Amino acid sequence: MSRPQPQKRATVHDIAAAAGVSRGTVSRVLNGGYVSAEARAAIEAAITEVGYVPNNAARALKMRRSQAVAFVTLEPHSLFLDDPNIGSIMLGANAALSLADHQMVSLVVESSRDTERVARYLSGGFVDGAIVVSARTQDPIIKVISDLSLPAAFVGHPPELDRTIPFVGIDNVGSARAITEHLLTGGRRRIGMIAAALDRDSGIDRLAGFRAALGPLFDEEMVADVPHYDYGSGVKGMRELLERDRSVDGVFAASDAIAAGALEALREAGRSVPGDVGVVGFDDSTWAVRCQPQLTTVHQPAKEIGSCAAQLVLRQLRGEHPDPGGQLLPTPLVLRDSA
Amino acid sequence: MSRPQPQKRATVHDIAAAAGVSRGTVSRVLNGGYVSAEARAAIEAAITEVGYVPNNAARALKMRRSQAVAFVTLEPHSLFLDDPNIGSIMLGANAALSLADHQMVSLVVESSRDTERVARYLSGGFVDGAIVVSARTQDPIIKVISDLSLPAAFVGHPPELDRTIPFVGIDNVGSARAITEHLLTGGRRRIGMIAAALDRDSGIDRLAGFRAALGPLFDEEMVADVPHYDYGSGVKGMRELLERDRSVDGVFAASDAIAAGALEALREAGRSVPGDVGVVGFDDSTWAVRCQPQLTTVHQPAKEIGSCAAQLVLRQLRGEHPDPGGQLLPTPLVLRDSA
DNA sequence: TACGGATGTGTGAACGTGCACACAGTAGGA
DNA sequence: TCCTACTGTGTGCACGTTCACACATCCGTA
Repeated sequence: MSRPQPQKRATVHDIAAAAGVSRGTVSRVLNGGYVSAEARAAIEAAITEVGYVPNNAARALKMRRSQAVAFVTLEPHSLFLDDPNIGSIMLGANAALSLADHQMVSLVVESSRDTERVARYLSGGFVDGAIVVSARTQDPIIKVISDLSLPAAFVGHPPELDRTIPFVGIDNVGSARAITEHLLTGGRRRIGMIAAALDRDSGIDRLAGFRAALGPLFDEEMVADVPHYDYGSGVKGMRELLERDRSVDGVFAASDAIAAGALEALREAGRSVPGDVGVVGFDDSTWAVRCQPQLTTVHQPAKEIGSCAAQLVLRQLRGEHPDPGGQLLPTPLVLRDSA
Repeated sequence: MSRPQPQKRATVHDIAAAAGVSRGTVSRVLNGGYVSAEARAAIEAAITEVGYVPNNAARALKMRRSQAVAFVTLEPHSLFLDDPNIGSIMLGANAALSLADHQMVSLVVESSRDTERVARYLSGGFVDGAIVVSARTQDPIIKVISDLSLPAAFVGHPPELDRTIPFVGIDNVGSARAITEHLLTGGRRRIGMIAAALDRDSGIDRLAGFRAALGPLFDEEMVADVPHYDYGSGVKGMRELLERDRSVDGVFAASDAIAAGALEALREAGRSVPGDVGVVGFDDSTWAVRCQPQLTTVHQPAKEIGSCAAQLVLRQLRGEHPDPGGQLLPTPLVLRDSA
């Protein structure tokens, strides 16, 4: 079976022939240079006439530049379907890249088959750089990027193995600490946490911040450990906390979805919020405002995270070396009704 | 300021030199052909030694094939942040393309600036085809794809202007009719609808199905028209229905999120579900199972939609001409507790 | 011996682009 | 008059790959 030939498209040669000039002159019209007014007019007419569109593949080959940056999502299953922020991060990155006239291409790595193919894609000259979003810190693709020394930026914690790649994220420890302190200043004394995803840095750090805020008041018993950042986990986690200590008067949920689940469990148990129990969440996602009462939570600047990561890549493409330390964006507390 | 040269990477020439053979032989090892065992061994050793990665841009230029397919999301703002299915559709498409060893690259069109850049990208040889997901049926990018005669497939309704491009979707009219009939067989007689997004085909069709199911029972007054498929719209829409007729005993919500909002409004009004009022949704998203009671709804086979769209593109890449009529995937009713 | 097929290898051209270079004409100043 | 600077144009090459073709060797058979 012979593959169908994609239809022949006009090239600079065709334009040159149509306008009665040479390829070089056409190139100068497209890319700037000395061209006479007549030649320019003839060429521009020819371009629209033959419907010319430049061939990116050829340009990328010659220029070693594709004007494209990959947005690589590792473990999309958990990220795309659970994480309320991933969409906003993408849009933020796209907006920033768009302003710099770069194309964002989003790649998804789900299987080992994907890993290999994406690695090939990244190394093949189709993209000039990469933004990597990963749920966990270790992934084979990260080594590939590191080996290729492809200009890159991480969203979230960078992998231990390559500290030379810059990253952008939020201060999970500090934010968790701040929101827990809000519960304390509200007079809560028996405070529990529904901690999720303790196999990820975000989960670990939020727990660490909680512990730091409570200091001597911290009680291991008052931490319910659930696997995911989702609603169901919140219901289960809150029931567990109530079972362990019915005098609980404050709860820090590791995400808004969890907080929403906690509200449901508290309603079941006949507790009022914020009267009997103060509840705070994390993310400032759409969950926060659709709950009854609306959630006091930590705002994640998702759009800014995306655009910041894009800037980190663009800066490297301009030849600058960003300090590898990474960048933590501010996470303002959003005070609503739940605590 | 001079642009930094991306570091020089090994090419087939380097491998040939290292292995003491010619470029042609290297190419044959990579792409198949008669090669002696010694030559093959030497070349494979050389490949790993110099860390060769093939240059996709050069390959795409020569082969006129990039082995990549674009996943274009028009109006990502509403889709990414509102639509619970878009992530699953993407993953479904990615899985199908992955099996055919094609790379899915997701592009996002948000501004007019994006439109132009993505059009260039699509026409530049970086992708062999495109899957287009659009909230609305009209968009400038569609004309571009049509003009380029790029192998493509639409998710949802195809634009009127080009019926030659195949599409995949669900039968919104039939599904809405079926779920409304479920309310009728449950004995409900005063049935309202919270209709959303009446500027899109999906919204229009769901309303049409509702009307068809009710027949003479249909009452214009019992349709609350809300702008979006979201929770807040559901709350508002349900309040409106209750105000118009307190005897309402059944509600078809145009999405699960809306249904969730409706449940909240009914709780406010002291109505029990499904006792006083039966509520059904649409999508079978995560909303459906996190509601109290869990929603009876229409299952959208999002993953299958994605993989089906991918197949439509892949088939064209193989030179087949899929019937342009389009494909509607089955949408089973999921019976839970809300009606 | 001569021939044809199967197996193995090297060479040249082409994909479409951008850039370095060569070249030509004009104008102005030493 | 010659040299330089500026504007404008054409040609050749390179980017890294694949493929068609030419050539070379070996074996079995007419």
